[in-house]
Amino acid sequence: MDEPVFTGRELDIMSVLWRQGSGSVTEVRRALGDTVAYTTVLKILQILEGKGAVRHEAEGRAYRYYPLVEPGEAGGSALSKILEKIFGGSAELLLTQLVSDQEIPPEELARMRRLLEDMAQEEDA
Amino acid sequence: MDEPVFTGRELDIMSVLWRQGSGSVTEVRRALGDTVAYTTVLKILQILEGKGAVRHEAEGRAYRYYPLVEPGEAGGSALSKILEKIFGGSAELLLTQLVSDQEIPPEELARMRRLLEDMAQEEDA
DNA sequence: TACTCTCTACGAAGAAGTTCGTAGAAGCGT
DNA sequence: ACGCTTCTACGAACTTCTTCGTAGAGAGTA
Repeated sequence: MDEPVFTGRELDIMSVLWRQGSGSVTEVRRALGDTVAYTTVLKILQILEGKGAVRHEAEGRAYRYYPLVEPGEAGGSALSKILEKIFGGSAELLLTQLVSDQEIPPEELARMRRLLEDMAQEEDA
Repeated sequence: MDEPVFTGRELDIMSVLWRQGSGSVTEVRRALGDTVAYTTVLKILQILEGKGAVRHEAEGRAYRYYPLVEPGEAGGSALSKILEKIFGGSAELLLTQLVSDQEIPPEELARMRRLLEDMAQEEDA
């Protein structure tokens, strides 16, 4: 899959698979709070399989679905769209929005800082 | 508008208005590369107006549209959706993806680092 | 006035995404 | 074998988004 692009529901379901590592239809459905019909979840999983975003293995009589696309791949295209369309290409503005909106724990903030430092390190290496 | 959420086309058009500050139908259409019909652009602008995302003023016989929603507002909801659904709530992972995908100029990187430093400063103030 | 141009308004067709009912296969217990 | 339950497959209704054609208002020109 070149540039994975997911619709709303597809993303809901990929999200579950990323969190849980894998899931049967019933498991995915439960993770969504049993708000959608069983067959709806199945259908979307089949669509995702058609897109090459997941695969399945038989488990007893049922199927277990596994993500084939990494969060990073999906995140990359989603982020770059937002970056372009909303923040006019400025990663700085995007980051500003991120840290001002979210309550980020100090530890994580520290790691993020280190990440950027390492980044700059490589630059002038 | 509480949580602005835009469809694909709506976002395209908001993006133009954010970049240009305002736009007539013709201007917006041109910015999109004249790929969609005039009336389509108009229609979406009317939909956006219905949502309270833009307003218009008469300019001669035509209308000039102005964004009412800030990029930050739209960016906030878009980002938090991605953050949750794709990166499992980890701003660190999101940032990792951002900086590894995009080619960020050293200067901007420096400013981003400073941003996080200031952030940490406030923490233990 | 009549013709043309440029604009908005509106409606409806078309496309894409979502939802679920129904059917049928397969296993299990009696 | 029969009925009950659990599963996938499929089709079709429904909703949402997108697209554009057509109509009509208003300004300018001859």
